[in-house]
Amino acid sequence: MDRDQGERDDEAPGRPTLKTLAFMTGLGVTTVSRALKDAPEIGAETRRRVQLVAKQIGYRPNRAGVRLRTGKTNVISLVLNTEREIMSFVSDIIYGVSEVIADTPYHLIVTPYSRSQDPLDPIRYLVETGSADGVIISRTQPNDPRARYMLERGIPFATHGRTDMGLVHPYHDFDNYAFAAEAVRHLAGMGRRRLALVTPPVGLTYHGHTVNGFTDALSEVGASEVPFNTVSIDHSIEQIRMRTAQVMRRQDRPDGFVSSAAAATLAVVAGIEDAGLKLGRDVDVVSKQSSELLHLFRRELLVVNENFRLAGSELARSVLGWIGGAEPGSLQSLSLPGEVVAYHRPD
Amino acid sequence: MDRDQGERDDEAPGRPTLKTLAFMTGLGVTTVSRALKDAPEIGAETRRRVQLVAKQIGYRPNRAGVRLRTGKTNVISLVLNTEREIMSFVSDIIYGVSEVIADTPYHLIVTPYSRSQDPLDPIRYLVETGSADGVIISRTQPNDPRARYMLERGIPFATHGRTDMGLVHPYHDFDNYAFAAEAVRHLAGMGRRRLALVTPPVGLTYHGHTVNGFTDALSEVGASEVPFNTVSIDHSIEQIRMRTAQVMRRQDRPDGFVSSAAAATLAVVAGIEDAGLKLGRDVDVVSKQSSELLHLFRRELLVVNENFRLAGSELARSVLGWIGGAEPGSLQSLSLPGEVVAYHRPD
DNA sequence: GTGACAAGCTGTAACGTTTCAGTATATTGG
DNA sequence: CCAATATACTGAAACGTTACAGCTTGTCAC
Repeated sequence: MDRDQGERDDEAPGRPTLKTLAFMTGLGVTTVSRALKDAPEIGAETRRRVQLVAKQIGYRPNRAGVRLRTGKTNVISLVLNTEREIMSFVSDIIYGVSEVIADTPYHLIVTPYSRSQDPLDPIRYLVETGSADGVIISRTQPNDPRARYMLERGIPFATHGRTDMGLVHPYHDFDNYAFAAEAVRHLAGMGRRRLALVTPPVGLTYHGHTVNGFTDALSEVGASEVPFNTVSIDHSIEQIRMRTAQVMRRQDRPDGFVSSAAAATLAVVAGIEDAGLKLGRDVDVVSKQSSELLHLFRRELLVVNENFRLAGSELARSVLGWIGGAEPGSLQSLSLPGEVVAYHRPD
Repeated sequence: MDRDQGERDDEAPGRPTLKTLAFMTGLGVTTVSRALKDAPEIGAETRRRVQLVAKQIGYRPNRAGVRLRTGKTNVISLVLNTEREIMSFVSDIIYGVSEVIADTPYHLIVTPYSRSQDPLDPIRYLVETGSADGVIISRTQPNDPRARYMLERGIPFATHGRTDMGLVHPYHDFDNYAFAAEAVRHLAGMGRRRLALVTPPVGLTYHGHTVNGFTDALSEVGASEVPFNTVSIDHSIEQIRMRTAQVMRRQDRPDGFVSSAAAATLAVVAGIEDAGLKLGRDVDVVSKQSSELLHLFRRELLVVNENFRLAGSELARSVLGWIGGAEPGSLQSLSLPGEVVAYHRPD
């Protein structure tokens, strides 16, 4: 009827809003809002018209407006430990997540926490302030307080690594049991019989998986374990190196290593060489890596690749799926390790 | 959505708002709002009282409310190339930024763009949608359209690396001229006289700096350059490796390399060894690195450290400073390279 | 006693969005 | 012709915050 609000409408040079669209189309803001989301009670022609104009003038909904009204933030938070995260993990997982949310309205915020803090702190902050619609966490524990907390509050999340609490939630994990077992079998196949394991950080779920795969395969192939559990991949390069050198100077030294991370592997190799031994002759090492660098380091190294970018994508897909109403139980994935790969000289 | 409980006037079990505080203190929301920001027209006692209650019940301003009303997002965006960024750069710079914004209301969002896109795209998006109060960009060019664009729109930003457009803006940079020059001097001091440079990506500002430092020092010490400009650190490991092997098989091969990135250095060393030559005997390599790994790789490597975490902190400080009203010209910093460091065996 | 003024507080409006509760018109059935 | 119903649209209110323009008091000069 009286759409003639008249000339008093601001010739806003700023960003177009629903009001702008309403003015341009001669409709009410409500109609415009509904037309843009394909509501059925808007006429087909009107709908097309509004959407056309919106596209033409490059309308983008104001995030603050939506967020204030609906509580939806359109934000996914990636929670990271500032000291202990594997370097390539950070980079790759961010890109993996980015890939997936690229054509969605979602933004990715990085929420860091430091060694000194309770890992629950950043989660509490996110939940209490309602800063994200979904959360991705790493360094998952069998009984993870963060997962429990978010499950209680009903906030969608996905974990990198599994929990073991009898609770169901989305996750993505690399099959570290299979990795460790395969590594042992490979070493055994090369005649190695006394194996040491450079474990993941104690307390994380995949520590257990890795250890189990390792020991199960050991007994399967009839090899034995050389205890090496005073360090993990969380320890410093220097600590791992020293400990390796130490164990390699004993006469009951290992003739094979399985290492859960590339950086630790560098330290192990350095330690081996500190003890005057030679990789490939006195000892073999199978290592996980997330970028193709270990073969450049020492061509004798045996590697298994873990794709963190894929992990990021899967985790993002899971969280978005949960936000979108899918069953958490259907948003779990496990990535199987490839073969142990040895170096082939390009020629 | 479902309506919550009917009796929701001020007994709201949800997050406290200004209204909650107003009710609890018996004041108006305006007064509460002003009291929380230490406005002078609020009585000292009232101010203290309000702040006490706010702290007690854990009041946190609603970001969407603030953002809608004021346009302030309290967001810093870090814009990254998903394909070409150095891996440790991503991880370290994020942590550096995080450190600085940890006790501010700011959140960090990561805005990625891919190879195929115009680098200006993500910037345009951020500016047009008003998604951030400040932006950090890397891979800076002498004449950088992104910096120009943001300068025109008056949006605070900082660049990792300098521009050369006669325009003033905050930046943080590593002195790559000094690095390259020092590397050349060091190699010359070891008797190396035919040097090759593994350059930064052509087109980026620090490519020029590095090349200049390299050539200036060459003539200073009277050494000569072996052209190696068909690859840069942006090229794949395989490409750099092949090209290195190629050049090392010629009889006028270099006896020294200066490398601008650790990953490229791995490739160079592999190429050297492909050609049947030995690092430290036939050729020496000085490389930049951002994490302490190269010495583990080959102890003969000579390294100069670049601290990306520091860069992240500086960049964050700069952007926040500009947002806070400081002079852009006062927010520039240059990080000087340390000495070239050779490996010392721990014993 | 009056007017001026400051101190301290308050209500209203607005930011852009979605939801609720309509309204106006056309269509149908009887 | 009337009522019932469906279709297509609309204004007002609300989310939480801040800015603006007020409103009370009390004090002080004269």
